[in-house]
Amino acid sequence: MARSKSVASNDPSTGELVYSCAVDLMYERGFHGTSMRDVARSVGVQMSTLYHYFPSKQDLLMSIMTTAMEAMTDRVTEAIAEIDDPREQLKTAVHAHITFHADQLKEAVVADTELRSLEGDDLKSIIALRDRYEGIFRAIIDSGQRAGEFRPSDSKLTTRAILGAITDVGNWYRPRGRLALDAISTEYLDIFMSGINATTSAAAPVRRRSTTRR
Amino acid sequence: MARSKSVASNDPSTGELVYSCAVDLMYERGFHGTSMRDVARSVGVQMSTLYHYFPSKQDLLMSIMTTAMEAMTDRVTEAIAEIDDPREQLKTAVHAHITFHADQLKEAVVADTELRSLEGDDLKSIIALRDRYEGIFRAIIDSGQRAGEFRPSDSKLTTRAILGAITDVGNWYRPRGRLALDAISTEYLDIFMSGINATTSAAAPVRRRSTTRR
DNA sequence: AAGGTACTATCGAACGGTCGATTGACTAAG
DNA sequence: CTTAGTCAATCGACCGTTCGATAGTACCTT
Repeated sequence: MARSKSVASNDPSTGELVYSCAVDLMYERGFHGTSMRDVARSVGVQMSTLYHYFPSKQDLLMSIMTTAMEAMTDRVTEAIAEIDDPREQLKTAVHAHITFHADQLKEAVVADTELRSLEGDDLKSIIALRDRYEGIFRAIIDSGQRAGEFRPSDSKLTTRAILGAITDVGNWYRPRGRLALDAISTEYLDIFMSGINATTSAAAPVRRRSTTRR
Repeated sequence: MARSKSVASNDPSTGELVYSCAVDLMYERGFHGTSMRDVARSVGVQMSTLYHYFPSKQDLLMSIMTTAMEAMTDRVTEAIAEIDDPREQLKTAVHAHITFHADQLKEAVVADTELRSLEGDDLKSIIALRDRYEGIFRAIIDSGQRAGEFRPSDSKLTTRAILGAITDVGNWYRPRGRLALDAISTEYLDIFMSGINATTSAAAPVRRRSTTRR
């Protein structure tokens, strides 16, 4: 009999299973609605095994939120790294945010919604990660306004409006849904860039739609 | 001594106190993070008194969410009742939604975030209220597109983008904050209507900012 | 090669505490 | 004499966490 430890296979370790089962449950029922017994049952181990990998339930949540926030930050940072034009940066960042919320849906939603379940230094730590993340978007808006590509506005408020809308995608997006991911981010970006107003006449402001439609 | 039942005063009844204390606590810690003992302690009564007014914790949450959803629906419905132009309707509806989230912040946030704490028929009932509410906004978008005032788009997605952004206001708005309520809804509406793009030349598309400052 | 030692991963049982909910009795008003 | 409102005490279930035991494995010493 071969060793049960995976040689070339991708069998997740028990620790990874604990993590992913916790993500599943907390996505569905929230942190306080999920008990350690639920997680243990879901993984198929005894409760005490969980504490071999995570010192406490709080720490399990911290691990999930930190991982998700850092992965999200990395994804967006790398996506815009080689881009100079603020309009293209915003387009790319919005797309990266939405696709992250699509293919890491549960982690992302837990990270977005469980801030209030944290206390003390853990809370401060995640707030710092969130502020850093929002800062990426705000910097894009600011540089776009300085360059004259975006109209002047309260950049903090504008950032929140955009982030509020695209984060909400995690509340309704389902993998097998009606809309393709690209269609979603394109539509959102059209709204942010040009609004929903019909052009008053032939004098169209920058309309991106015709070039992105299939 | 006059009757202790308020004659001309506004003393809230115990039942109303239970309701509002529960709203406060669930806003801060969420439904599963709030115990009936917490609520009782906050009101200043024994736990059994709560059950004189609400048959169960679930029912207490249902009462809060139903009341909030219906109040929000009424507020928006009445606000746009006398308006025909879709652009003005959307402007008014967005303003009503945001002001509701400002002055009924806690109820609104509980109603927005505790769907997953409901089960069975209660869940279905609140989902129906939510769908009806979204339907109001979607109808505005649809009629605006038919009238040619809004550009064609996936109206369901457009509705979600707008509602996602303005509902998020409940996540950061604080009564004594930096921004006045009108400034917030005006800025949001500018983004939805015209986007953040700078106008390519002097030919400004519909900018509402300067004219809406009555 | 044999035996010893330490470490990792898991189990089953238990701890004290809190949970949502109920009971029965007491009080004051109508 | 009934009814609405409140209390103190209690129910069984579940909570997060800990403990001690038991395998299996890896490495070290002889």
